[in-house]
Amino acid sequence: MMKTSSQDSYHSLRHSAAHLMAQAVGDLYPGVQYAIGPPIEDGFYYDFDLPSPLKEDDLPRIEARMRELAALGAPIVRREMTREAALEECSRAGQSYKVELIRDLPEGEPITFYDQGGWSDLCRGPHVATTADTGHFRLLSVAGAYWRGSEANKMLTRIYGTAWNSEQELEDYLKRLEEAKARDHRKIGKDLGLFVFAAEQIGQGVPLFLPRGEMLRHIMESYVRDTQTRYGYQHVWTAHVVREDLYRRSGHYDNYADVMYPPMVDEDAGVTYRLKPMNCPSHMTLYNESGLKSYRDLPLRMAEFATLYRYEKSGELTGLTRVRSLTQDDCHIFCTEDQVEEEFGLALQLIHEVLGRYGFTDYSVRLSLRGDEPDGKYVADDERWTRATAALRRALDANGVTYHEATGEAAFYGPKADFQTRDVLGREWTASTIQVDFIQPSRLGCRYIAADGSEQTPVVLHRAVTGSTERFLGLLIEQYAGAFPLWLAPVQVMLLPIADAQVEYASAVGARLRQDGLRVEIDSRSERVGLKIREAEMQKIPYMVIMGRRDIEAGVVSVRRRGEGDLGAMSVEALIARLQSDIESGA
RNA sequence: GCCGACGUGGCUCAGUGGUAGAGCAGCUCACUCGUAAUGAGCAGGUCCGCGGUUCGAAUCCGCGCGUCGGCUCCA
Repeated sequence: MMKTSSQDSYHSLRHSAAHLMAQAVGDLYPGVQYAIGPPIEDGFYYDFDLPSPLKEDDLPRIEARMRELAALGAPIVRREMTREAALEECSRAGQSYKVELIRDLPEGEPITFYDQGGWSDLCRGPHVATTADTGHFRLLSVAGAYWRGSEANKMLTRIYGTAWNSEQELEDYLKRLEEAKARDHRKIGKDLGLFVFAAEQIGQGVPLFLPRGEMLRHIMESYVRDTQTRYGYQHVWTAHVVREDLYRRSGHYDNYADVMYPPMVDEDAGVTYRLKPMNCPSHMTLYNESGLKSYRDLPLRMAEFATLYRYEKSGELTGLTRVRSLTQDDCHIFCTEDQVEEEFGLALQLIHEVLGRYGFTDYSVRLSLRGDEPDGKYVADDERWTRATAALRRALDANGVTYHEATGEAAFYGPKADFQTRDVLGREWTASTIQVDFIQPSRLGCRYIAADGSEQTPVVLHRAVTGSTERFLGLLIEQYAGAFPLWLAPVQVMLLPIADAQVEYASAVGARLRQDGLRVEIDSRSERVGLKIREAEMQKIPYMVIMGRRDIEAGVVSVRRRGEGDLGAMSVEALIARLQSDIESGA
């Protein structure tokens, strides 16, 4: 969830709605401890430490109490206090989370409370004038949330709600949520027969792709592959199992072990293997084992469409956007330190080209930096981290990229520039990424001979264009609501003979279209054409080609475009020209 | 993994203690049809699994598995 900015016109409204909810919860659950309750995009939440568990069934009761409190119209009054008095007040009330918050407020910052009808809360504000001004709200869900977002802390009870200026706005929002569900790639994937999950037979988070889903993967991967080849990339292939010792040397074992599938032990040979969670060590091994490199070999761009296996925690899995088997369009660019900027620029250009082709414009760039998390999350090597971070910043600035920074989001081996986009439910995901790594190449002994004859360690840029085929496909399905442009559509044309007598003619037309590489199917069932059209429309097939007795006599076909309707009759050659023009333009 | 919700035929869902239902899909038959559902008939379910309460459980309780919404984590 994204926080709203304070300029947001709904900020006070939603913040006050959160307070109103907290007051209601306090009335209904004596002994509750309050944590935090901010406004968020489209709504608000509040975290509570409750003496007894709360269920979703309790929400109507809380909402009813909120309405009673709102009806009282108590004024919401700001009250400034000294640190000591504030601590005293919260301690006396047994509000230990508030005490902790006050202790952490910077010296000199005013400490304010907001009072409403005998209830009060530590808060920076601002708020609406009275509890009657909290708008039109609805409580939505109960969730667990760790105090201060840390797994090490106690899990609190979070209640999410939404609040708007009018009943109409509220209804529109709830309707938007419903519509988003209809675009959900998990639903569309099922309806269009793209992929299935068989958690109990295959495993959680491991999708299986049906012919139409596989065709989409194939088209996506071919497209990126061809583009990469044009950009001077070379493609390699490395296997799915790797000796565990390689991951000890690369740093994965110490910094990434909890995301790796458990080890596979070959007792006889005394060797332990792991499923590959990342390609970097394999690619660096390939770099090392394919002959001593000269500075003249750099930059060396080693790309692979590789399926990786990551044992993500069960609760983190969602559809195709977060899976345990993912196919990265990965590349490792081995280069010298002063090639970083230019290589970064080239990767950026490639990413822009590809995202543009997919009509993907709604993304932001996040500079993901190391945080001050305790040991285990990042390889400890301050000097190399500093150099990598400086190099990445320079590259971003030199290429004129607008970005925002986020600490604690780096990879364990280096900082990243992540291209963030959102799914239909507003969740943020990383698609493209460019990462700067000064650490792994050194740990795995990668080297090249420089112009002066000295031995040097290359820098490695890790980058992915679409990120992973699975996640990107999930995002694409939602972006297009399953109605893919012609070049991507797994079935481009559905041929619809009106009666059995036209099946043969349809087969001939199909053969002609396939000659030009078009993906065609024939619906030769003895059904009415209305039914066939309906089903092809629901399957989001871009073109339907209808053939009846009159078409055969005239030597033409009748063409219908998905979502547009009848385009009239034309020759097969004219149809092909039209299809090719659509494919060309990306329509 | 944690908090909450949910789990009924291929799909969408109804059924809250008394012998399992609907629509769609499937199968059979008839119709050979001109731009978003032709009609009739038939068949199909260990009600997620295991245990418990009860004369009796899809329904109540416990445990497990899975899905969904969050948290944490992430391509």
